[in-house]
Amino acid sequence: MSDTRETLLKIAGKAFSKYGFSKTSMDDIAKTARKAKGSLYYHFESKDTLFKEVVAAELKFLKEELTVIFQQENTNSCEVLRDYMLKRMLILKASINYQETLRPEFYEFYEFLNDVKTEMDAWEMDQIEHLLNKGLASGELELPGSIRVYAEVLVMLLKGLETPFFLQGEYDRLEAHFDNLIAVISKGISK
Amino acid sequence: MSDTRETLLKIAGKAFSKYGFSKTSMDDIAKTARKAKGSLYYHFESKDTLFKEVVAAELKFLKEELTVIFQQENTNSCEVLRDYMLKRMLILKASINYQETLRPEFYEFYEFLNDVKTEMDAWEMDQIEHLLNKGLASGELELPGSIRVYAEVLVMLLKGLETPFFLQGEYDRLEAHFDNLIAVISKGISK
DNA sequence: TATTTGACTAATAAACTAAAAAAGTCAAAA
DNA sequence: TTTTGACTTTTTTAGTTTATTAGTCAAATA
Repeated sequence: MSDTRETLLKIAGKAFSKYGFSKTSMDDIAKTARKAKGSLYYHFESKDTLFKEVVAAELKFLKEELTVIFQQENTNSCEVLRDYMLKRMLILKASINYQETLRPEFYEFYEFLNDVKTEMDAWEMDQIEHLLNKGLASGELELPGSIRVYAEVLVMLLKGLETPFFLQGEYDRLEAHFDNLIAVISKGISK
Repeated sequence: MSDTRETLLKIAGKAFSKYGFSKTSMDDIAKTARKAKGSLYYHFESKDTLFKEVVAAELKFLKEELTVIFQQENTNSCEVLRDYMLKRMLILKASINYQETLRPEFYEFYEFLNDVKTEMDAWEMDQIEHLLNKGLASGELELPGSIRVYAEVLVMLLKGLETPFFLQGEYDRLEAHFDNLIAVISKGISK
């Protein structure tokens, strides 16, 4: 990936997170990057795909950070799960453009984001499924029924908290209690 | 409460749920009720408050149904919690006007709904808090930290699922996993 | 060849206007 | 006490113009 493209992506990300998707014009981005607008279109197909890539980059960063967590060895599954949940919330807290996609107006108008989100969900579920299986194998966990479904449920739970945490600004108030919530879930899946 | 008022409320509720708030005119409602528009204004202050009362009625019904659940005696807390969560989602699935208030345009323009919602939230949290305390007292449950916060988080979680369930039409797909979510939570809070 | 440019067109949004529809009022009537 | 419908006021809608923005492309540059 070219350096310019990388730069444009960063500048676009900053602009979008500052002014929001619709209030950010391609001209704004080009001007900030000291490039002509045509260059933007040389590197990116459209404003939509540019935004999509910005969000994808935020999720890629999230993925990288979470990968580190999931790769912890000699750590029991519940601790990994705890670290995962905390890290996930912490990073999404800073992922302003991802947060904008949580707004209901994005459901209606920008379904082009669905595949990015769907892929992330699938990845998370895979990771969690693997983690749960490890926990089962080591005898640490006990889960009746489909492991996949538990992975799905956990992702569903975290996504369910995204709106109140990020859009309704309850993050700071509830952060302190998040540990307790995680404790409940840990216990819920433990032997 | 007068009979007419009651009738108007019902007719308004049907009209709003069929055409949505903005596409339903007071004339429509009056005509369906075979009354003059002035009568509507005799019974209701404004279109806004009429809609508010319609939503309030849906939430009142929800409250009544949930009260039955919470009043179950000789039933352990986890079962009550399970019944509560399922019933809540089932009733809201049919509460079309409440669902409309989840749309973003309602956040911006009709904050007059906040007190109705806030009151419902507080009521739910009180009920859950009470339920959890009962479970603690009977030795059935075990929860470190603030009980109130658990109640808050549960309500928050359920509210967080409202958008995907109702606005994104994921209800049918996610319904199947809802039981598992409840199972994890139940076990997580049990002794 | 890969990238950049900026004038260009096409599409969208914003700013107005007039007309229509809807909200809300009220004196008289039931 | 409740209802009525003509009435006034406010808000939407539809149509038009203007301005902004998205997106294109032939030519220039490195």
